[in-house]
Amino acid sequence: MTITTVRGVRDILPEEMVVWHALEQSARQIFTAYGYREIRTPLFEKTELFARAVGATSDIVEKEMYTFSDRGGDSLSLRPEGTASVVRSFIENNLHRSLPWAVYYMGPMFRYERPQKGRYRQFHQMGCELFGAEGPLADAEMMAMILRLLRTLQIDDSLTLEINSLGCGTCRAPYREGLFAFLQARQEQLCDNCRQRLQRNPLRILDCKNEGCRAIARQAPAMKDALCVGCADHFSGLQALLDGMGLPYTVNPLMVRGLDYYTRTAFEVTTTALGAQNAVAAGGRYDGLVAEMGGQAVPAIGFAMGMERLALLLEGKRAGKSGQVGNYLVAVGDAATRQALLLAEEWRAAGVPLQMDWLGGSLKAQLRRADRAAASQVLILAERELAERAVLVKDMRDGGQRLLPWEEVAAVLGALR
RNA sequence: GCGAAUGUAGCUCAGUUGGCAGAGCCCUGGAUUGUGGAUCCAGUUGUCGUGGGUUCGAGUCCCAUCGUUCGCCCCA
Repeated sequence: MTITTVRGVRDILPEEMVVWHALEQSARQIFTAYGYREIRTPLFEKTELFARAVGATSDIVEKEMYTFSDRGGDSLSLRPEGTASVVRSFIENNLHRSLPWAVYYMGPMFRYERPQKGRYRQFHQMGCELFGAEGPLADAEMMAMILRLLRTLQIDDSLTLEINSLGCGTCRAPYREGLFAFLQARQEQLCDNCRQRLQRNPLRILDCKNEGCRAIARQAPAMKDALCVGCADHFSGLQALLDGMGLPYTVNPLMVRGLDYYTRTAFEVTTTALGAQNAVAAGGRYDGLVAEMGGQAVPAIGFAMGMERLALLLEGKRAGKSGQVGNYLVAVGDAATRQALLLAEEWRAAGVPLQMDWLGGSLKAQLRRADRAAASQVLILAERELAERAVLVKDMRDGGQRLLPWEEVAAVLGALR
């Protein structure tokens, strides 16, 4: 029996990396341009970190984490998301003394979920976290940055930006109680799922997809009417800034995020092109989390994007040429092959990018491989060229060729670099 | 965790009421003994996902199991 991958994980083969590189390069460039610097945190942490940051009763922590004991007996977990680790790092390194602090990350995350298109057990996210900025300026600019990235990648059609305010510690608790009372009175009309949610997290009933629940949700008291003055100002301030920038968005009063730590602004970029896995980017403000985790009270905001989903959107757009080599060296015969290895090293040292044909064989076979590797020029070294201390340079586009003495190769082809 | 579809060559797929396992693409060689792509010719492609069962006989029918996909749930 051959060994295969674990369920829900997969290889990203070289052909697909073209898309991933485009994704990563655009993101790095744009995040950097906005003032974010990269951070890399460990792929696993103490389980308690995620339990406290993400929320012990959240689905992620309750049933989706890869948790194990190490040999010392500590309970560790593979990271299911990126924010918890960044917050831990912020506190651990006393970075409240260097505010504002803005970082981006990209890398694998792990959740034990039923795999589907655009949803894997090891998946990749990239995201940003900004610490120290309290006003709606940070929120608006972050959304603009996300939309700029999506526009740069040319996948901004079929996407919508939705925003909502979830309130803060002072106004959410009373709202939650009022909502609970309202929903409890209509328990009979809720779906099975929502009846269970009622006790654990009544807010989540607001974005249930069931028609009956949606009807009730529309009549339920709205968070926006329950916001305290500070939260209401923040939310209207954000909308004014978005309007001012001309960014298209819709307010979705029923949007609730799955993670417990969000306060005030929550936002989501969704697509209609990926079926059930419609969230492409999502984030929000988490003004209380740093203090909750034992740090100074520092406001913060962040988001994450699902890279597999972005890659799926990109694949549909691009032809996807796999990497191309510039120069391809072909040698025929033992003596020529030995000489070719020496010359190739010499020319590379002089700055000529050069791939050798690794398999050898007939000139015909090697040229065929050069063509498949998308080489633009082939350097041919066989008996005749060996005798003349030259290579035959063949242009693979127009088929033209010329003889080039060895000592001129670096000067002529190195100029490309 | 629940519901449904699906699994045949490296890839995309066909395979009739149960009767010799197929096509296209790809790959290799030749037509062209030092020249890729286009064309033509020839050739290699297989534990039919896996394990049981029914049958003279199973890719086809039945059961189980694993993977994938779609929906629910959840989320990026």
